[in-house]
Amino acid sequence: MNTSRNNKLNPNVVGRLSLYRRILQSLAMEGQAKVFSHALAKRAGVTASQVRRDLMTIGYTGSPSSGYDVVALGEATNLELDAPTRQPVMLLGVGNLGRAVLEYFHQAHARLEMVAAVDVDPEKVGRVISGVATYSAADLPDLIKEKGIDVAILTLPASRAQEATDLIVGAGVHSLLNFTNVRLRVPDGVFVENMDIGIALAKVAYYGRREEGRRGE
Amino acid sequence: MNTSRNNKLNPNVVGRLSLYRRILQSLAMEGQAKVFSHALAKRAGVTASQVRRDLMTIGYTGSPSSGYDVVALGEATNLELDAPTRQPVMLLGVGNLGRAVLEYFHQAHARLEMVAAVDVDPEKVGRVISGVATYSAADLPDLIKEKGIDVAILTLPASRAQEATDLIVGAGVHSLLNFTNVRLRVPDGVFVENMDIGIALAKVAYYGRREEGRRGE
DNA sequence: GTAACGACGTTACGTGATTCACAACAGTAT
DNA sequence: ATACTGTTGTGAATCACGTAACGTCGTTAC
Ligand SMILES: NC(=O)c1ccc[n+]([C@@H]2O[C@H](COP(=O)([O-])OP(=O)(O)OC[C@H]3O[C@@H](n4cnc5c(N)ncnc54)[C@H](O)[C@@H]3O)[C@@H](O)[C@H]2O)c1
Ligand SMILES: NC(=O)c1ccc[n+]([C@@H]2O[C@H](COP(=O)([O-])OP(=O)(O)OC[C@H]3O[C@@H](n4cnc5c(N)ncnc54)[C@H](O)[C@@H]3O)[C@@H](O)[C@H]2O)c1
Repeated sequence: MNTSRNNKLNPNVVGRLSLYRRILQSLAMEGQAKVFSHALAKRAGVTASQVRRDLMTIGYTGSPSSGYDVVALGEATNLELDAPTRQPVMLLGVGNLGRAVLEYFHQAHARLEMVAAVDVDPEKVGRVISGVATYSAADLPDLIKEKGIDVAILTLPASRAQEATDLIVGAGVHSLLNFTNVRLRVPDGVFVENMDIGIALAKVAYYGRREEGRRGE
Repeated sequence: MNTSRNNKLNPNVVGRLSLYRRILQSLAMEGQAKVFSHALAKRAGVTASQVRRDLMTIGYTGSPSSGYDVVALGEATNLELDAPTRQPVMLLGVGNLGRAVLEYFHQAHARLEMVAAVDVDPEKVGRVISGVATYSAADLPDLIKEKGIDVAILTLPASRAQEATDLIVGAGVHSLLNFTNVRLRVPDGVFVENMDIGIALAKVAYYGRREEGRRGE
């Protein structure tokens, strides 16, 4: 709900930088060596001003004649966004969504490393799912301390989300990606990013409505 | 990228109203008849002012003594958010994520009805997955017109997202929930909600970093 | 050689969203 | 009855964020 203790960038900027980085990787693949703020902006769906301003906040500087160096800027964003070391992550709730996310982690771009999945279902505990070992929820605090986990992904039933959060935050986790539809109560200094699919659906439903007095097209 | 033609509420407000509605449903389950803005705000993770302001925009009014009527306010938000009729939705790309979303639609809260899934994989086409018939991508324009689909969910590979978008937008879809990591180019009047899991991961990774000079706790 | 151009970095500005603050008011207690 | 409490509805103030604008400077054209 509130941004964390000592990171200077705000979440919107972090999000856009991550987006720029992804685009820069594509450009590098395409063999582009340089890029102008306008081109980057177009691909990212923002204004050129926004791009320049964001790059200013990380102190990267380009050239008025040739723009930004694709590789160098990519590395600059990596430096800003990525931890100097691997970051262990855990996932709670190996259901439909949890499995999809685990699968997605195979092509992990960031420096995040999925080190543990947790479930209460005895069918799942002990098995290796999508390359990740699954543990019992009872082992949570030990697991977190042992592996030094700071980040967790919540894909468990909404009814269990708050208690699980209390448990893992107590054990040291302080950054959460929350896929459940509850708003978690967390102490100051703990970062929560909500991916609320229900709300996203409400929005597309709302704007998908075709009113009777439809003008245009 | 831009809000649609004739809906008066803006996306943030729609999102919060949807959140309030969900909370009101919980409260109703718990047998609460009335609720104050503070209580609603606490559960939603916003300020009480924000709640009152949002309710003002939909014209619902409570009582200074007893607050808001849980049921009546719930119905007021339904009236504002829901289409008067069922809204047919389609999903493109029945992969890991697509299946999870289809499964999720079984407990569909909103007035959205999943009427078709689309894939290019011949293994999937023609089968019924999570209660939804799967069609070939070749049938897309017919499908959209025939079923009157205005809303689509994109869970197909990023490399195919733009072309698929062009196709379905051309056929009349004008509200998209985009799970891929590309920023779609769409004409004015088409609403796109991005659920970018990669960016969400970048954020939790960033704020999960524990800096060397860690103060507090 | 010099003028014109175009993109960058940065500051200033505008806009929209959120929060503040308070008058009005229903209920309650005395 | 009257004073008090606590909450609503809402105009005003604030805040955050994105956008525009502009000075600077390398490059290019002539
Ligand atoms: N599937 C989707 O597309 C989707 C969409 C929107 C929201 N969500 C939300 O994501 C969450 C998970 O959805 P799902 O479809 O994967 O549900 P699911 O029921 O398939 O999976 C939930 C998993 O969590 C496990 N679990 C239960 N209690 C647990 C605990 N205390 N600790 C650890 N694991 C526990 C269960 O055993 C199960 O494996 C839900 O909150 C749901 O509302 C899912
Ligand atoms: N799985 C996740 O947790 C996750 C996380 C972040 C982003 N994503 C994104 O979501 C998208 C889907 O992810 P996934 O893991 O489900 O991938 P997936 O490969 O499991 O599924 C993709 C599906 O789309 C189908 N498809 C391919 N081309 C198509 C077309 N033109 N029209 C219709 N369907 C087509 C494929 O046959 C396949 O079934 C990807 O863009 C991915 O980057 C997924």
